[in-house]
Amino acid sequence: MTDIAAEGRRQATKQANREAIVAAAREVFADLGYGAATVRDIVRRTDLATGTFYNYFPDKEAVFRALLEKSARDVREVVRAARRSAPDAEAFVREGFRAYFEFLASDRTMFEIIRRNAGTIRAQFDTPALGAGTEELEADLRRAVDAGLLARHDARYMAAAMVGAGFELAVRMLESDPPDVEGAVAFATSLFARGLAR
Amino acid sequence: MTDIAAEGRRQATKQANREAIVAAAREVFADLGYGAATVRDIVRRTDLATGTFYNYFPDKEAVFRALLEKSARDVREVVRAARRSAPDAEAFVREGFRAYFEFLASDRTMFEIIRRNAGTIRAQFDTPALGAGTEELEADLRRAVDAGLLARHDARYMAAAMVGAGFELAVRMLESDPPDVEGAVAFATSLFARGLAR
DNA sequence: CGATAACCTGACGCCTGCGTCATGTTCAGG
DNA sequence: CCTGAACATGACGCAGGCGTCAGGTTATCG
Repeated sequence: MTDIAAEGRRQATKQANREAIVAAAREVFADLGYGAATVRDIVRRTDLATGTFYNYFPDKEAVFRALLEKSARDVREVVRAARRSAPDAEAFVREGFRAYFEFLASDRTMFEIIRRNAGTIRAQFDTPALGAGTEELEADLRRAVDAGLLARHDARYMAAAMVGAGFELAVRMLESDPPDVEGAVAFATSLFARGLAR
Repeated sequence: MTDIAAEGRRQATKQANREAIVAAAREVFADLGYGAATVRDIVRRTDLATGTFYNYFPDKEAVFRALLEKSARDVREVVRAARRSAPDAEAFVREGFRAYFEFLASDRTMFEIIRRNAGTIRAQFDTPALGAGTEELEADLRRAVDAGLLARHDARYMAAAMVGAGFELAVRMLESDPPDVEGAVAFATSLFARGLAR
């Protein structure tokens, strides 16, 4: 066989190794932060040899990128889907936040990576990972304003506030066990719909 | 003279050296991030020798701490002062944000340091620098709730949302030149007072 | 089963950072 | 002007990271 299902064992090992490296990298970036992490730190949490790492990725930046791109795609997708089916402005906010909060609650390590490395990601990885679709949010908000669902605020500021508040709320939310997703969603929705006023 | 004003030249050099080190460290932490920065990177932006660094600080962590503590004190002071003289809830929000935004606009390097290293600061420096008085804000909010000025929301979430949104708004604000302090203040005030609703 | 290519391994050479310390320089005080 | 203490200097030894590559191992295929 020279066909596609062949090379079974080989293929399987390759995938397992790649996954082991990525998994180890996730932990390392979450624990030490991207800047302080080394390829050796990653390899050490694996039972592979140093050289093997370089068969899969050229350097730590590449693993980090792979990690970010995967997760960025996931969040954007899930959040956009939630927003798309919202009938009104309040549902738009509520379901968007719910999807986002649930995503973060379901992958704590990724949450830690973002929390720990948000600054670095912004500074050297234009790949929208944290800002994951801040532009999409902005575009959606602009549309909502044009449709008369929201007041005429600067969409840039609206998106910034939602992203910033959302992440910081997630930090608090995840301090409780189990994570207080509903409480956080309710608060965010109320804040953006009506403010904090009495 | 063995008195205090004596030792003039010595004292002056010491202070100048210390300041040169701190200034270089600010740039380095802003440019490279704390994790990736090295003592050598700092020394290189100085015309001092390696050894001299160690006459002033035991390691990079110590300079970073010094930096953070100084700025943390400054922001907290200025923001609290602004809030303290607020007659009502809206002024509380408005003047607090104004003070915060003006502080960040006046020290771009510090802003970059925070932006770049927020995750690291949280992870290894309990010294409240970024979260600079999130607790103070929380306490102030709780008081406002008890006084009937704000709706009965979780003060923890309110503080988180203000800090998170505030920082992210500052990022956008500083993208315009000159920084759009008034626009950002107006937006933040409106958001927290009345929400985004039409 | 044997040949071959794919892949893993870890030691290697190079480089850079770390914190120290012997030596040289400079200023305060007499 | 001289002395001594305070301080600056940069070379040093050690540690560890980087990416590579010669050699060993293993799955695939004829």
